[in-house]
Amino acid sequence: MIELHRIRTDKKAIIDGLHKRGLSNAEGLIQAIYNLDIEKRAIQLQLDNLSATLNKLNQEIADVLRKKDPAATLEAKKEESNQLKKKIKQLAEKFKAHGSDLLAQLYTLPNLPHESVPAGSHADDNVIIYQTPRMVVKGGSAHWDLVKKYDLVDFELGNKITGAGFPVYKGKGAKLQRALINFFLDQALKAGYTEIQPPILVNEASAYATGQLPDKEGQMYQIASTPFYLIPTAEVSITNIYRDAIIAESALPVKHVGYTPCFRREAGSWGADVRGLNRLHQFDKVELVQIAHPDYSYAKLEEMLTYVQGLVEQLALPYRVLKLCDGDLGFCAAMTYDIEVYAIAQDKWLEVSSISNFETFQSNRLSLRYKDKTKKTCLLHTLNGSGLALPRVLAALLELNQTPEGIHIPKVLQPYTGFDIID
RNA sequence: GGAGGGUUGGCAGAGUGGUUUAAUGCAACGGUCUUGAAAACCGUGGUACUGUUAAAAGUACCGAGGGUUCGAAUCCCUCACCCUCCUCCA
Repeated sequence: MIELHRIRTDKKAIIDGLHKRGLSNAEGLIQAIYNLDIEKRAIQLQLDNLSATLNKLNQEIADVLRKKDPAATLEAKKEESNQLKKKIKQLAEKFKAHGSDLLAQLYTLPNLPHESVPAGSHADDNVIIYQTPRMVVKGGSAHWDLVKKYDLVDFELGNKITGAGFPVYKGKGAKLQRALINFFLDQALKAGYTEIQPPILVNEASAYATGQLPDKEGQMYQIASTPFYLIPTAEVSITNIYRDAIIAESALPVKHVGYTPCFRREAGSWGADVRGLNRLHQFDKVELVQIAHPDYSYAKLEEMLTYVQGLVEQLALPYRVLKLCDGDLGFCAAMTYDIEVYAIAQDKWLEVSSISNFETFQSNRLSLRYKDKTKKTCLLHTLNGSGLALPRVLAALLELNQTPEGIHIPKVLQPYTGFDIID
């Protein structure tokens, strides 16, 4: 959520930032919030003054009673208090309405892009900042054929048990995926991340705090019996550990890694992109979360990017790094790098990681702060990145490493799989 | 699922209708003393909002939301969470 004081003090910069993201009506939206804020403060001033008067009046009543004065003035004061209370109640309702209105409007605004984010309105405008030098030549069977041939993933079974997009991993397919999870977790531990196993259902407050609500309500699965949501990413649960928290500066940066299943309705997705493991309703992901001091959060973003590149390189997958343009940024992000691996048989780039700095966008909703040297409480920066999303890595690995004899397992995974070939 | 007890500042813990602007203790921070430290003593106290050049000052917050009352941490209702016992269970 954009900080209100920035709208008060630097309206133009906010409007410009939103324009970059393609919000053509930014000016109207911001002006409405600006006006609402002024009105709200005027109401608060009145309200506070009336409350102060009421408090004094009640004290006077107490004094009258204590002195056991003839209570001639008592009823009059009570009546006055009642009148005042009526006024306060009306005003308080107006104040509350303004507050929730203001919040609702602020909630709908996406984050502002960092100044270094490339201009653009479509995914085509994203900038490729790195690509594996020696490009493999496309060819071979697509992974959806390979998993059938070697009985690694069964989509039909998933259809039967749940529905489309909920595959069943079997035998060496299941073992390979588990090997990847453990490999990713171990690598993260080595890089100084602390492992978390969070709940995969979250309440409404959590979903608001990290920005899934109200923006992506339709993309999450809801529980019918309870107002809970299945997490679309571990980021939601892990970041919410720090909701309503003040962290000591000495404890920064906070670095967490967590493995969870992720659930996405993917409403509106269709076509060839959803084939096989490319896009699922349930998938596994190892997620990295960092909470960093504002002064060096961008250094942490680069650190995370380098770290995730290291993972893909150890798996010997061809990949590229994109810096997302203004128009393709996620709702909460100020800057995002995507890492895409090349699926050789499909001849497609598959996004396996998205690494973002949210700056204060989430911490403002979370109320996640630290105390600076002058003891002032300030918002922290939150970051996250996938490290990595499992099914697409699996798909790319299978397609890349297929041979007539079988599918070879990358060296770094063999200690985890216990086998070096799927045949 | 059933019954009972609870939720107060960083922590512990008093407080059952009006000097509670929440006692007291611990921890913390600042100071005095000291060569330095400890101890002792003195002082400061959270969060958010409004307000101001800066202050001052004001308002709200005792799990959340509502209600009763001139006045609620305190009484009533709803909900969440925690503890104990019973039941069930990986």
